[in-house]
Amino acid sequence: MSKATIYDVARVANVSIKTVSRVLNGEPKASAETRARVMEAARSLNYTPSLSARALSGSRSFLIALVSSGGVSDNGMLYVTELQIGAIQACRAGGYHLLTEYIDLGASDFTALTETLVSTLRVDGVILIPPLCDDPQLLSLLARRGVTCVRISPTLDDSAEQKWGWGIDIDNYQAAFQMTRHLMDQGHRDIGFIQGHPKHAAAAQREAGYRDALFDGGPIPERLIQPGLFTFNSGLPAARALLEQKRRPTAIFAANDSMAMAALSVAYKMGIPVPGALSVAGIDDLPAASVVCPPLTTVRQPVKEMGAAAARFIIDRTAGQVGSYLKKVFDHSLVVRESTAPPA
Amino acid sequence: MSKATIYDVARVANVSIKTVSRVLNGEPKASAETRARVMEAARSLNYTPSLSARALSGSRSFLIALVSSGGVSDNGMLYVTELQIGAIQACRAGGYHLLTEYIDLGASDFTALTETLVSTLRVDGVILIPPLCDDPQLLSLLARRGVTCVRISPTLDDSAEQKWGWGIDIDNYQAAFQMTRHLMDQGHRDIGFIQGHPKHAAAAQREAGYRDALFDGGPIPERLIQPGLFTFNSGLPAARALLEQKRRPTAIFAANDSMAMAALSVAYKMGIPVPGALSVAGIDDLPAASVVCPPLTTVRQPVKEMGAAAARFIIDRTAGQVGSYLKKVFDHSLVVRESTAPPA
DNA sequence: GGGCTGAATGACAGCGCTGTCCCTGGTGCC
DNA sequence: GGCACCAGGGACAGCGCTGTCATTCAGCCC
Repeated sequence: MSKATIYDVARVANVSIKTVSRVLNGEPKASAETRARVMEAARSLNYTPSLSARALSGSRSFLIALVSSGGVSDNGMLYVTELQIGAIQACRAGGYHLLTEYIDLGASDFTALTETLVSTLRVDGVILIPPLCDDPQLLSLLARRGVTCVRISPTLDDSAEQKWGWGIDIDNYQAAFQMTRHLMDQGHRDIGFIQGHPKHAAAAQREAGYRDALFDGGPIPERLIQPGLFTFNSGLPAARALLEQKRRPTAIFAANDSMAMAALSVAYKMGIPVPGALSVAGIDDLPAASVVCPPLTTVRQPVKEMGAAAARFIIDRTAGQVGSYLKKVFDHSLVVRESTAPPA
Repeated sequence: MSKATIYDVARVANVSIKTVSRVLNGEPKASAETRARVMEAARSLNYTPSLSARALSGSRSFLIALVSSGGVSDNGMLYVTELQIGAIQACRAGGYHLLTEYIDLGASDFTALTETLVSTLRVDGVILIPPLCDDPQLLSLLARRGVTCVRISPTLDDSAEQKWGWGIDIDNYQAAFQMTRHLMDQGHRDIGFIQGHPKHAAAAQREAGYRDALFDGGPIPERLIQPGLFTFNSGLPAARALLEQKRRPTAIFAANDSMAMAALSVAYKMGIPVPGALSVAGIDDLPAASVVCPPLTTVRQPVKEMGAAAARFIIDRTAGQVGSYLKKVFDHSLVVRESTAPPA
């Protein structure tokens, strides 16, 4: 009981270890009868194959690494935990396991990271989240070593000469478009926008959605658009710039929740009631979004599902089924809470 | 370059693979000169040992598992990410890696989890967070299999006949005591308290700290104490019960931040200005705590350090240095923000 | 009936390390 | 000089699996 090996199973089932291996790996050559006998033996012995041994002798390691680079306090990366849970569940279903690696962006030694991932761990794939998923240096190192990468919410596009790997995202343009329309449906026309980080593709896409919904290609009052960096702190001055205008907007749409919360905070300090005199909306549906006052209207991404899909990509690919898509786009959904209402 | 093995290093350094192994593992028998030669060879080849091979032949797996059981949305487990980062950093320093496993509390099959951890992964240790770290069934399964466990913020105490493993915590009593005193120093006397989950030791300790600070063993106006479960939702009715009293408290101290935020939310809805007419304080310093309006006064735990300590416990123990302590208590710190102020 | 095909299974050689045991040559000591 | 002793280093056998190739035995065709 303490440590059943494949030998034990083989003995009990009265077959060779190779046959046990075949049955357990679902390989074709095994009669139904043998299969049943082996399964039963494995079950009765409470047998679980050793990952190390499998990895050492086979070509798969059954390991997927999730590489993150920032603490909870950093730029809206609050969803890693959810992403992780989705990935773990997908891993479990496929007999895989999730490793979490962390890299400090400051003193980042991508070569060492890559070497660890490839040589030491021999992972079957890597899940990358922003901003790591857009670092050309890391990406090309991994690509050179033949590592399967899945990028969450990627910015860099694949080009003819360079494929960065699979991408997983939502339709940021549509999300922003719909949120803007939601505000317009409530009667808002003066809708301020706080931009996201200029280096992140999602930022540009969200801004485009906002612009198209509101101005439909027409002339743009630039006073309505303020720069931000996706962080709470960057949202503060942006919101202030918006709210201190003589004719201030009746709504603020921030490119993500962190900055929307900053807007809420500024409004609170300035004594502007939300949603009475100002509506505020964001994107992401952070855990905190439902807890602030008033609860924030936002766009939810199916983060858990995205994490699961990322892991599944890698598992399927390693198992030989090469997916054809280069990017998978998930559905988002508008979450209307109390921070938006028709203008007074 | 693609895959340097120990044989390559041995060839380049002109020694046997065993000597390479010795040098790389810091074993004693190796002259300084040989050591240098091997190191240089390893460096020049960009060599990293294979984890699987090491695990298969040796007694360590260099793997630590962090087992979690709830999503971000659940009971204040928002700090897993920080904990994880600390653990990962400690792992890296020791050549270890962090695996994250997830178990659904509903359909929990602890036997399968244990088998995976022990047989498949052969992890060197497990880090358990609430509520898993207090499940006697899981703990005894792991103990029976000889797994080193470190429990974060544990409730169950070790007894003579049963040792559950190491514990890591802060001094919850002191934290609550100090926070209560902070409120009293500001002039509050009518301080309401929202209790934590009755099954969690920290809840009782925090309440004791509050009671001793405020009443010093004297008679207790029970109307000031309302039940809660550490969740945002459970804090809502508790805060309401406190604030609807004819003579309502001038301050609310919740046993954690999630419930403190619920109090903030209720006060907001009832039109009670914070901190003007009501002070609110919590414990945990969740990421959201600094983002709500007004920013929450709370107690910070050194979560990252706690995670690092947990990993280090396991690494040291596996390396042979058995620590003597059964519980390590970390320092906390009062974080005074804007939600507390002297009563009007 | 002989040879052929193919499904079912086994033998065997590693994968890249670590643990154990053994060999070597220099040192100190009586 | 002889001997014990020890630091420094090598040989070798696995660890528990998977890949490759060989073997066996039915069934089948001409």
